[in-house]
Order: sequence, then structure tokens, then C-alpha cells
Amino acid sequence: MTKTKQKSSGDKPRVIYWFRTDLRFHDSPALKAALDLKPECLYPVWCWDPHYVYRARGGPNRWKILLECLDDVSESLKGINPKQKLLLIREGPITLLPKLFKAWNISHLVFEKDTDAYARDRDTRVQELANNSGVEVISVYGRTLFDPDELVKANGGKPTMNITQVERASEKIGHVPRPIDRPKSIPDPGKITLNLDQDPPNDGPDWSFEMRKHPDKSYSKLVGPKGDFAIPTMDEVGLLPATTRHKGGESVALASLAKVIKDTNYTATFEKPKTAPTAFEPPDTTVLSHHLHFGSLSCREFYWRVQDTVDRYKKQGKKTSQPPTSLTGQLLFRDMYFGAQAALGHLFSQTIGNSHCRFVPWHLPAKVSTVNKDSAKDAASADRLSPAPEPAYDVDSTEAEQWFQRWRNGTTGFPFVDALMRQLKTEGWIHHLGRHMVACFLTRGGCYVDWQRGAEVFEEWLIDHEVACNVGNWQWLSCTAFYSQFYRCYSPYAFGKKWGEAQGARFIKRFVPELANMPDKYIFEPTKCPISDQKKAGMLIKGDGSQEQEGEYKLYPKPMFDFAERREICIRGMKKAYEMGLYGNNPKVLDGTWRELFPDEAEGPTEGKGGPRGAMIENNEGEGRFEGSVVPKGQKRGAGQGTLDGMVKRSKRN
DNA sequence: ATATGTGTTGCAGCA
DNA sequence: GTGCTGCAACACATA
Repeated sequence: MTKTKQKSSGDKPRVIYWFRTDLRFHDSPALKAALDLKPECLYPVWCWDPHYVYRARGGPNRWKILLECLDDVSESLKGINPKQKLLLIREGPITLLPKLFKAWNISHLVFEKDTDAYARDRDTRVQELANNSGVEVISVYGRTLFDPDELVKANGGKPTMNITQVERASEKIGHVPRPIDRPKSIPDPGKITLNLDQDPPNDGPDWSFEMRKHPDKSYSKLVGPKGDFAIPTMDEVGLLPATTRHKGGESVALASLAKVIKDTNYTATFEKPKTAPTAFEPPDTTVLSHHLHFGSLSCREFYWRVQDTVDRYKKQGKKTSQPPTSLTGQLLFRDMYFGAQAALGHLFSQTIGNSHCRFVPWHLPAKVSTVNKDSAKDAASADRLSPAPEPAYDVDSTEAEQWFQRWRNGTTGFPFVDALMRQLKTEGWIHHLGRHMVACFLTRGGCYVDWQRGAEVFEEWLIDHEVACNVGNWQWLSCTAFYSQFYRCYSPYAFGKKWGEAQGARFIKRFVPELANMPDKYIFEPTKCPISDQKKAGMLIKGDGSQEQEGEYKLYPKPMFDFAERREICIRGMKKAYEMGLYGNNPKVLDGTWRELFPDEAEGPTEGKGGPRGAMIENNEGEGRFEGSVVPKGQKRGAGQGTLDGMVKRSKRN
């Protein structure tokens, strides 16, 4: 818990409780800290932060979940105290909070300590603004089993890079705290009328522009169109309707958890590698991840409900599963990624400059900017945080770009990959092992495309997107950090059959309806299906996915490459990259001279001096950071889904 | 020091 | 269904 000096006043505290990604009332240590102040009044505030609205790059599905969480919080507040509701205010916290401090004569600002690099910079700035206003700040960790900073400290100040380190470090810290009870009462808010000018959202880019049916309208008025602090609608944000069937909010989260725990056998013997990515009705895992992301479920509540069940089960003399494969083990991995993120900060989510991420000469390498990458110190001196430029990448190979777009579209011609990608896009959730399959395929086990391209697509589509976990898992699967056995490669033909060919076939047919009538034995490799049988199934394996129908037949694309061949090329490439032993912070990586170490014919953008320089840092003005380096104009991230067809059409050659 | 075992979740072939 | 092996082979901790 961190505190700053309080206003010298004998009055009872007047508190803003600033909700962020802790959208719940059960086990909220920060909320408890606020209530422990015995405040005269408590203002539950949600800042409608332009950074989140414009730069978090969430699609309609994740927005739907967020809005449901906010609704649920507001309803719970009303339930506990009819005078309360969530005060949603449409402005960024850096400009808004100081105005609120004054308007409401606030003595304390309380919030849950945040974890990702942007939020930590923001909170450093907020802390300073509060100091200037004489407002005491109380922030308490609550997002993870252990405070990530404590975890790092217990790990010798180093990022937690494997589960053994997490287990050892956590033993030093002690037990996971028991969850805190839901508050029985919450004091009234004070006077909530606000007569303030709205600072307009800053001029930064709207990274979600292409996802909107019309531009965002949510900033029309500070406290909502009707002046009632209303939670914006999907329509105000301009997004198309969500397609996911998953739901957000604390009530849903607790009900889902209860359902899991009720099945004591499932809970006590859960082994992640045995659960099926091909199960979808119902899924084979708990599907609680989006609740953990939004904080509608406390990970410590989850942990102890599971652990108590496991302990009871064990007492009955029955065999239970253990970390890392057990349910509690999954939460430990989550803490591992938060620990890596806490130690590495902004650099964690990129290769360049990252001391713990291997350098591999991937296709479509990220271009990285130095803006906002430094420290909380720089951020703290700004009035508001300057938006980072939109991620961009070099198209070193038009072929790899097509592969990437077809991967994104779910038109690779590998049915298991396509089914997973389409499930991801529609539902915002796929099984963890499904994520493994498609991530391996895009990076080290197929396309040899930069893991950051994949991470960006997941960021847009996942309802449970969590920077630390997403980035960490992409590094894991691309064998750039956390994991290194790159010769263990997922096969789009074999992997989905592991849980039964029939179940795999059902899964594929559900999400790739073109294949709905194909005999199960061909479903993973439909090119093996004789043409006559394809026609009987009402479809043809033909083309590159840009055309959906030909005459009376539906079309499903041919595989976009020979998987066995690509697998060989990728493993060879990975072996070479491992031999070089470069990490993201190596000077040769930063200045582009890494090329000299790789043979010209190596996979990836390695060839010749005229070739694109991957892995280059630009500064704010777009100049090369290192003398003599030439930074080619990066291609802007390909427009939305619709424009991809053109890209694919151009490749008609094959 | 060099060898060995282990690491959440590979695949193919076989018993 | 389950569990072995050989495949080719990485990083790291421990003996």
C-alpha cells in the first residue's frame, strides 16, 4: 500500500474510489481500504479514458463485456446503497481527477494498483497531481495472487521467466491472501452535480477507427447526453454489434465460478494439457479469463475456492492434480507473466530493446518507436500522456503478408487453423491450446511472421485480452522467451485429432461451414478428398479464399503452403537464430547489423543490403535513431478485414 | 567440470 | 484409450 500526505483537516474523509480493472465488490482490497477510512462520502468513479477508447484496440466483443461489467458494478452499488451508482465521467483521468478533487472537496483517492506499463505511467502522474492538490492517494495491489513488484523482488529483482522461479519467489512471500468479504454498506456519495468544462479527448490517433460504423460520439458531454453519468452504449462508441455469446459482469463471473467449483471432480483433477481445444459446447476449460481481465472475478477468490476444494478432495484420499497443470497452476502462470511485465515495463511487449526476448529475423518485423517507452519519470512530467504512434511493420515479403492476412481471415486452407481463427473472431475466446496452435502456426511453425503481428490481432479480438498474458504467451509460442523447444511444432493436421477425430470434425464444421458436409476422415486435410466427394459435399477445395462460391459449389481454399516444407524451413531458421544468440537489446539488433550474421538465404528478411531493415527504432520525428540507418516507410496496418481480399487477390499467381 | 534430468500442453508409430 | 520410443534437440538447474 502506498500513501501520500493528507490534507491537514479534522474532517471526515471524502473519498473518490476510482474503478479501473477491478469491477467487483467481492475481494477488493482497494475498496476495503477506501471503506476502512470510514469516509463521510464515497464517489465511485469510472473515467472514460480516451486512451482506452481510442488506443486500446478492442473490438466490439471486448467492449460489450466491459459495458456489461460497468452495468453490473452500477447495479451492485445501487443494491448496497440506493443513493449510489457508478459515476461514469467522460474524460481522461489526468485532466479530470484534479477538477474532481476541487469540485467535490476530496481528501482521498483510492484505487487498485495497476500492472501494465501505460497504466503505471498514468498512475505515477495521477499520484503527482493528487500531491499537488493535497489529496492522499491509497493504492493497493489486487489484480494478481501476489503483488508483481513483490514477486520480482523475491526473484532477485529479475523478471519471472519460468514457473519454478514463480513458485520459489511466492514461497518467500508467503500464502496467497484469503479473499475479503463483500462490503455490507457503502456511504452515500456527496453532492454529485458537476459544473465543469470537458477537456476534449486529445488529438491522438483513433486506432479503432476502422472497426467503427461511425466515429465515436461518446465524448459529447462530460456526464453523458442526459447528464446522468450514463454508461455509454455500443452505438455511442460507434461499434458494430458484438457477436460473442460470452457475458461480462461480476454476477455472471461468480455464477460461472460456482458452477466450476460445484463439479468437485473437475476442479480437483483439472489438468490443462488434457483439456480439449476442440470442445466448444460447452468448452473444456472454465472460460473465466475475461472476468479475471476486467476484475469481475478476483483471482484470489478463484484460487482459494479451488484450493479448498482440492484440499477436501485430498482428505477423502482421492488423487488431485498439482501445479503447474492444475487450475491453481494456471493462476501461477498468470502471475509469472505479470512478474515479467513488472520487471521489464514497456519493453516487455516488444522485441526491440527487450533483454529477455530472443531476436529472430521474422517476416513483417515490427517498427518500434521510442515515444513513451522510457519511464514513468517522463510520463509524469507531461500534462497528459502523449499517445504512442500506431504500431507499424515492414512488409519485407508480400508472400508473408498474404499468409498473415489469410491467417487473420481464417482462410489459410488449414481447416483447424481457420476454425480457431474464426471462433476467435466471432466469440472473442478460444481454448488456450487453440491459441497455441494458431500462434505456433503464424510464427515458428509455419509463416515465420513476427509474433507481434499475432499479438496485435489477439489484442483486437480477445474478450480476455491482458497485455502481460497475451505478450507472454506469444513470446512463449514463438520460442523467443519462456520456452525454447522450437522443434516441438504443432501440426494443423495432427493436433486437432488428439482429442478425437470426431470431436475435431464437429469443431471444424461448426466454424468452417463450407466443410459442413465433408466426410470426417478428410476434414483436417480436405485436399485429400476426391473431387467427386467434394461435389457431393456441395463444395470445392479451390482458390485462395478470396472467392466464396463458384456456381452451385461453396469454395474452401487450398492450403496456402506445404506445411511439412514450411515446418522444415522454420525449424532451420529458428536453429540459426538460436545459434546467433541475439536478444532484443543487443546493439546489432538495434542498429540493423544483425544481418551480417545471417546467411543471405536464411528465412526472414535477412537478404542483402538493399533489403528492408527490420528491427529498427524510430524516434518521435521518424528519423533513424542510429547514424546511417535507413528506415523505410512502414506500411500502415492493413485496413480492416474487408481490404484483405484485395491483398489476397493480387497473389493469384499460384 | 561434464553429465543428467526436467521443463504445463509435438508427432508418428507401435504395443 | 493409454503410454511408451525415437525423432532432433533447447535452456537451465542440479549433481
